[in-house]
Amino acid sequence: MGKGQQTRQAILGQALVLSSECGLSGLSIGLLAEKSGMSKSGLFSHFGSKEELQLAVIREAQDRFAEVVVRPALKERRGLARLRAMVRNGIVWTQKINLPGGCPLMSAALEFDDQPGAVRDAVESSQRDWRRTLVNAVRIAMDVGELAADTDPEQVAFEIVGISLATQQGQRLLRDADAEQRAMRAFERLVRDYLAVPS
Amino acid sequence: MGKGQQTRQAILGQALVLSSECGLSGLSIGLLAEKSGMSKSGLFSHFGSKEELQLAVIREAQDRFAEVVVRPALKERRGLARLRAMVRNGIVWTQKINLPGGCPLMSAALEFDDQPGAVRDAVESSQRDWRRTLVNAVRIAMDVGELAADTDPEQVAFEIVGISLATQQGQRLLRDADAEQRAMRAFERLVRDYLAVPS
DNA sequence: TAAACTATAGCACGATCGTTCGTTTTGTCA
DNA sequence: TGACAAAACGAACGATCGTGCTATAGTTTA
Repeated sequence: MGKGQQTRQAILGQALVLSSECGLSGLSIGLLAEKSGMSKSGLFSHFGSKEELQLAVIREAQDRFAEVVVRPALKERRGLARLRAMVRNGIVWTQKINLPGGCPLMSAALEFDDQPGAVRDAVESSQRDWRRTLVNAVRIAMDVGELAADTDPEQVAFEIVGISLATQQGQRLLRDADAEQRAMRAFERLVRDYLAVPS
Repeated sequence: MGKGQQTRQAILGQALVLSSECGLSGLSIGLLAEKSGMSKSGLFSHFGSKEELQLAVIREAQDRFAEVVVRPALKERRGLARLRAMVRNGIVWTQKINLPGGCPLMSAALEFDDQPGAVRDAVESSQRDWRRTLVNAVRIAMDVGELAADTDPEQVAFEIVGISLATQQGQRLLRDADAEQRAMRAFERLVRDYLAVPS
């Protein structure tokens, strides 16, 4: 990795931290340059525009999400165990990689849903990816006979996303120490409803 | 209502629209003045600071929420019917009062969870109010014997908040026409789990 | 080591931000 | 109608925003 790529990665690390606290639109180039210990223009030349920077931040967040949430879960047994690992990883992943302000993609989803453009498109597709991943995991759990055959995978994914959002709000806004526990309880109740009846 | 209060209300109406689209921190005084058809300084003198404006917007949103979501639900029969009305009203209320960008309090909850200050405090307390209202409604449903006696009201409120958040994301970011339907299905599944067993 | 290239810094730009101040218009009431 | 208060305006402030341009320092390659 050349010098350019190296500092670019360092910048993106800082950018993730900052955007987790201030949001993707609150992320300013001046402040990011200061935190990164370089000049505004020096930093700017790595991206060419603020929009390009935001897109890079989204890609970086997606990459780390895949690395920290999805990949470890794939090591779990196919079925409910894997789905459960995804949910749990999805709830704690920002703590694990030290993002002090929670998941930037979650905030961005609310920030940009009314701002047409490339950033919105990227945020949308990242959310679709995540829901699709969840749907696949649910389908596998159906295939292995752990979830009922008439389970609606999209519905399950929808509710899991809801649990994650409520958890983030509980943890960060309400400082509720029980939020994570509530989340897992909600998840267990959810899958219990769709458990396959043993024949 | 004097002239001052009158224009102040008009400004707050516009501010609600704008902040539903751009967020509470993206709400700028210059743009708001333009949309309201008055000068920046004229508008500014109604509030004295941007923070004061943001607080006023939050109060206004809370008032309308109570008026459009909570109050109509109180006309429903005590119990599940009332709780269901709250959930449904909470999902459609921004359409009903023509907020094109969804619920400003929901976005603000994600925006300000890491920004200490009066605004954060107000957002937090508005969320606590809403959860408390839900908890009360659940307790009533327990009292009238429609929900089981060992129901955890806070858990139910937590999950309802999750459903609402997932619905907003589905509707606005993913443009999913089925989001509202999914929400009600999730809610019905939720209460079915806690149904009191008829003795 | 010299040349070629890349990365960073410095400076300035126009725009917009929140905010202040003094003035002018508007509304209210004796 | 005239006096007084309330409301709105216009201009300007310093700060910061994103974005260019040009020069210099640093790194890589011949």
